[in-house]
Amino acid sequence: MRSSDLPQVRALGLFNSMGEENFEALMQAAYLQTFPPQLDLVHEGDPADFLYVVIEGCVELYANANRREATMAMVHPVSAFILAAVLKDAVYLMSARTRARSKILLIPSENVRSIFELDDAFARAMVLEMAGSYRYVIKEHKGLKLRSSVERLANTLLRYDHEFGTGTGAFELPYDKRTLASLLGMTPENLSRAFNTLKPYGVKVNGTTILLSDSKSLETLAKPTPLIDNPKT
Amino acid sequence: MRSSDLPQVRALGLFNSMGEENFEALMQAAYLQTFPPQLDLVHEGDPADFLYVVIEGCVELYANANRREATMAMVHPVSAFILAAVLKDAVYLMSARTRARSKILLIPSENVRSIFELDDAFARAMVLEMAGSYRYVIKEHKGLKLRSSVERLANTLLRYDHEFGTGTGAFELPYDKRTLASLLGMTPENLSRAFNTLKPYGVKVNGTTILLSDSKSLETLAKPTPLIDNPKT
DNA sequence: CCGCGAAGTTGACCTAAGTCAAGCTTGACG
DNA sequence: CGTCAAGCTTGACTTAGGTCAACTTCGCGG
Repeated sequence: MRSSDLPQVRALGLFNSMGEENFEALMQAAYLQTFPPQLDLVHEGDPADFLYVVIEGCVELYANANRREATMAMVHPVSAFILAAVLKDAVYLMSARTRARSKILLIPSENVRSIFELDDAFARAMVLEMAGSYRYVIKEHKGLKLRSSVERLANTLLRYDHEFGTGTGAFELPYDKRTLASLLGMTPENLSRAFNTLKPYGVKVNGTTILLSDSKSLETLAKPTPLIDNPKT
Repeated sequence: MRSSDLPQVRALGLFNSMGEENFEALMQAAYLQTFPPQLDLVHEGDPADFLYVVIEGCVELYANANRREATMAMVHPVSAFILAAVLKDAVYLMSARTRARSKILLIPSENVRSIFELDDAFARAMVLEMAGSYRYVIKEHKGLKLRSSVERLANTLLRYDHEFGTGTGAFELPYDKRTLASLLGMTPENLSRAFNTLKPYGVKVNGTTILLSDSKSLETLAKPTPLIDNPKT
């Protein structure tokens, strides 16, 4: 792999505490590849052959059943995905596809597992990474069970304003609306209507540009709580 | 704690590989208590002071928001819960209450974290435990996003037949119906109706006793998949 | 500058599931 | 034994959200 990408990977929580020689061994075994958009990387049910790290671009995790499809999460640089399947030497529970031209690091599962056995710091970093992922899904699950689709949208907009914008109320949606709809567990049509219901709360939509002109009132509707909406805790 | 309970705890995946002296240190710091049913053990938002291990009885994990409540999971002996919060030294994302008279082991978070730093085998066991919990929630989330309530019930019945029964089609529901309803993400009324829609598929309900007289036809409706329904993988 | 196709929107309609209220069943207790 | 309360079921109704089809918008290639 290109040496200019190494520091970014090394800086990841997962890799920044492990021994230098083990890190190098992992990287030796790894492949760095650039993929076009909309390319399927893994399919749910397949054995977990690689651990993936998104270096550039964007990856969608999704799942199918009953001829339906649901977006489960979007993965942004720089972070790893499907760690659990690799560790348990199990099949992937989710499929993954690129959503933009993406530079991706593939580390063979066997190497990940053998370094995991070898390097104690790496093993501990894994625990914290897994704990973070676990809490992320718990929060998603709570949102889906406890909130209406309008509430989910309202809270997501408030969060995106800080995550992808400047916190001032003006930002760009990071995904197209059908993806956002699936991520929020609703149809594109219903997302459209949900945006309309939020108009009286100061939500202005122009294509992919969002303007929250009255965050206060949007918050009274959304009732955000760190126990669902705070991505850090 | 009583020495007769020690072997069960030691036998847990989380604890069976760690060093003897570290295990003893953990147990020294721990409290073993018996709680009556319906007692709140932890409340979401509280700092994670203890790691809990259910030795006997049953514990419900649940969450509140918007004046709604949702059952997130049921914890049976012998297993630990809310590991992630303890490791990250964060607040609990879920509340927990006993659902039966329960014997529970409480290990102070600080002790868990210090032994985690000290004992490499314990750290590795944590990773696998976290990976298992992560995959459990992912499966729950997929079920909720991709299936109707009748399908969720049908698949749950098929699973319970193996998990709590003998796989022959006759078994007892492990929880009362309102709890089951909340776990499945529906109202008690709707659960009642869902049982009725399953009648033509050979599902007989008598109080808490279930009889699946035509598993084949129930399966054609449920369309179970290991990627959602297999608790092991 | 035109035309095409994909994404998004809107409206009409339908269906799954929630709500509310009334009954039923069961089991604990006097 | 009777009765009281909790859990469950049923029915009537409402509502959130899905579905289907038509229409609009917008970006892009010819």
